[in-house]
Amino acid sequence: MVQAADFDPAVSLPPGLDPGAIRRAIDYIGKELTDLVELYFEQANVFSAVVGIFGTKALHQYSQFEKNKHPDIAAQRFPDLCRRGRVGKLKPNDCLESKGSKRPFAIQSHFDHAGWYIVWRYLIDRLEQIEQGRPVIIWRVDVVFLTKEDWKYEGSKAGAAGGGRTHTFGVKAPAKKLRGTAVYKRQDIIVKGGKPIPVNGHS
DNA sequence: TGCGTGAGGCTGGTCAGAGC
DNA sequence: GCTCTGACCAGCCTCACGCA
Repeated sequence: MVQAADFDPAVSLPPGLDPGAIRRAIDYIGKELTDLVELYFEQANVFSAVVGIFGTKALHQYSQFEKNKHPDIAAQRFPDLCRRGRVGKLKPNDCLESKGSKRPFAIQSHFDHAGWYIVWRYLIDRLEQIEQGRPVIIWRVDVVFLTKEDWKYEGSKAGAAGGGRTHTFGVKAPAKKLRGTAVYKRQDIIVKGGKPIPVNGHS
């Protein structure tokens, strides 16, 4: 259940996005992902992308932001959403990127574009101990405006000889940067051991 | 203990060039 | 012209280690 007391009215939001829209979006994401939670256990790494996608859908529905009109850009590049009615070249202030993450602080991306970012921090409560009928809990929502300078490049050593992931960008000192940006934070969830857990429970 | 950083892992989509 | 293939782009994750 999304509680009004869990919202922080002091957090700056982009014009066209209000706490009411975020509240409805959290509810929408929680409901829609209930049927998809099995996906998390099949392939956890794609589930965060799904959370971000449903965040985009919800904000398209409930806020003054709309999905990017270019399907390929909306699906893969920046931004997911732009302010309704904007045409031509988008300014950073008109861009909103929706991201889902299990991690309490980090934001990772493959680009370093300036704009608004909304991060849906979620946890999986398979036994539904936190909330009956809700295996996916959005426990915090960060809304932050990031500039190019906020990102740092994290290179890749992937190559013919083997190796890992493609290069990424990460937000510098994310915990510091995200201080005061949590427009929604459940009081019954705390971060312990680098993971979100119920106040009176254990993960 | 909390947090930052880096490395290695997964997935799917688009696009351009090569070959038929 | 069509199909196949590889490079590249884009979305994340976990884990280990170091530092405060």
